[in-house]
Amino acid sequence: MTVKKNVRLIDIAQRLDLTANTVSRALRDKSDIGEETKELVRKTASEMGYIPNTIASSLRKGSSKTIAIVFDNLINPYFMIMADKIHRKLEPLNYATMIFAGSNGRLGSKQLIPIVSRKVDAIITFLEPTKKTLELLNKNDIPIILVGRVNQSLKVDSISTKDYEGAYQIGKLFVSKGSKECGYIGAPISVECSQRRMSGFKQGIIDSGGTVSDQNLRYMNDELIIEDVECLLKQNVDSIFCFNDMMALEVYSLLQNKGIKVPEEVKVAGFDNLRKEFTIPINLTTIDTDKDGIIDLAVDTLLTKIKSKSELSIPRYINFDVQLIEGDTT
Amino acid sequence: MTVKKNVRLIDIAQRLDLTANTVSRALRDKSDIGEETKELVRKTASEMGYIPNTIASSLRKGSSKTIAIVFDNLINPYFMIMADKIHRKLEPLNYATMIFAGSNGRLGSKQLIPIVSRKVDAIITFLEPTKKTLELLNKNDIPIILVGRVNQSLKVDSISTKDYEGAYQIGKLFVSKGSKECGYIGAPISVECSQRRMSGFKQGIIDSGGTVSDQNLRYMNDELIIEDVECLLKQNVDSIFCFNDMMALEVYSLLQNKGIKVPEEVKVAGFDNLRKEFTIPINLTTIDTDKDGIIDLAVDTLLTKIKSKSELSIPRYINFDVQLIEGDTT
DNA sequence: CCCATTGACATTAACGTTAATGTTTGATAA
DNA sequence: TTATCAAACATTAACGTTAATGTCAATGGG
Repeated sequence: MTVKKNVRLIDIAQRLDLTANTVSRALRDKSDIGEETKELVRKTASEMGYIPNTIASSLRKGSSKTIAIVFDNLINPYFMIMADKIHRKLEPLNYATMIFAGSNGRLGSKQLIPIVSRKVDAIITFLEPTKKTLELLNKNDIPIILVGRVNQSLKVDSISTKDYEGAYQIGKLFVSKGSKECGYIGAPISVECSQRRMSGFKQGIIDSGGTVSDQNLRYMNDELIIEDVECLLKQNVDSIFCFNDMMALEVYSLLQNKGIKVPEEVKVAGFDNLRKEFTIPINLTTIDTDKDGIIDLAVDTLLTKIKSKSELSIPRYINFDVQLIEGDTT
Repeated sequence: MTVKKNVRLIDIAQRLDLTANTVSRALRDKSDIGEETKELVRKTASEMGYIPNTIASSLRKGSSKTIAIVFDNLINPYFMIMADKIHRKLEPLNYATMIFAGSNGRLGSKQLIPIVSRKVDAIITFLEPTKKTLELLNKNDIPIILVGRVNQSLKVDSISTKDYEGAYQIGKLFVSKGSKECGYIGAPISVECSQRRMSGFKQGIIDSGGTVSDQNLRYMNDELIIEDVECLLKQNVDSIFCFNDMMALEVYSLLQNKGIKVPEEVKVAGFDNLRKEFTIPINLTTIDTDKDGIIDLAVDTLLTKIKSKSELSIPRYINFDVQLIEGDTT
């Protein structure tokens, strides 16, 4: 059994009667190393099974080639899809992806410590950062981008979708399909984009001549969606728009269990169009969001920021266009 | 604006007229530091906003407080659930979680490079490692554990479920519910646990007096599950057991679209009981696997291995008990 | 009263890599 | 010919932390 000792630059250097620095520069294809030397170094490194020590490199360079993703719950197809897209985009660029959890819907400064201490190059978050978090990140020169939760009061680059417009279309659709009384089940009241969807939905209904009473616009609490559904049914609601597809699926499932026919008796719609990336056994009416476009822009923005550090710019808030997808539930 | 400069141990030390080493030891509550000094250091560190540099610490200590998870596709509720459980367990222990992708169902030595070079403390993989991978990990003293894909020919600790027994129960159930001709849609032929499930399923049917012809035991290719379903239907199959719940959901969905009634005309069953952790709008008949138990054991095993490095032991292959969950699809 | 002990801190070096700077050799231009 | 320059490598130090070792004064025992 060979001795378990990692091959280092200096081991290659000694074998070739060079210095560690020369080997390092040769492997990184720097211009002041001779072509034959480079070739020889590459060959020897490969033979000796050299694997670079990213930790040492990170310490010296101050960049870890790592990106942090922060969400509140991994068990959520939306986050999963986004994480997958992020990972796929970063891997070929030799960036590793770390996952972190927020706490009660926020990225607080406390959860930030393990992230900052690991010197990640950037952060993609699906949770609103607190002010303290942003200060800390600014102090540590770590770029961040917020995806899906635009909040103009936060001084942070954000990318999301046209929540209002998408929800507006659902509202119009419900009415055009004959819905007399519409209902909405949203995310907790603190989630701004849920508010926007609610407003758009309401306006869409009104503009189409439909009705929706404010008591039928609900915020989910404690994940007890069944209570919301039953409450809406008591109000004789005949269409339910949900904050996202997963909630819509739950609602659909609950209605099925009650023997209520969808869409004949109650129409259901969601938001996100998970079906594009994910197996969903129901052809839900939903709003397609350009997830690829969002992630592409998010990652590209971060990469740009990583390169040109310290240049704090005015935060940009970008909203991607959405598209109505009519399924079998309306 | 304050100068953007991270606070280091030496900054705290200078402020208190101590050395960096003393500060380091004080913060880590070592015994050779006076109690008042410790208190003072902690207070000062907090005031100055000190955040430890894990990179530097990792380089010195040779351990990065990071675990790598490797799967082939993030967009899969099973992996997602497992990743979530792993993350939840590791976070309180100050371990970070990195995600990596394999390639065509394997963890090859090529995909290993970014993992090894980042000096992760251990690896949890859902993909079979190649021999070369195992050699490389052994050389680099990185413990690994394989979850869900036990393969006795691989010299690697593995944790999985009693595939044969679970599938056996499904076979028995199908026959007892009146199925005359059973079918199976498995994972690609290279996946050993799919083979085990097939065997158990077959035996369960036979032992119950049912029939299953070998042409109705299929391996999925290229994700074209619809072809498998249609092929089985042509053979007048009246029950379909799928490798996992997601495939079962797809099959269910396809049957629905064809107007075939489940379970009256065709019964469907899966494996994993995703419904325990994940919103699924269908109450699928499935096999519950003790995911919590599996992850608990996997992580605990790894943590033990991290502490007692270099002690290569005989690989252990553990299979957790399973439990039949009867849903509405049988 | 002297030596051994110990508590509390300091000093030094090392982890592996890389940026900044230095050195040597040979070729080129004046 | 000689100063100039560039190519190709070497030397040095630094990134921030921590293990190993060293120092020193106060304490206790005989």
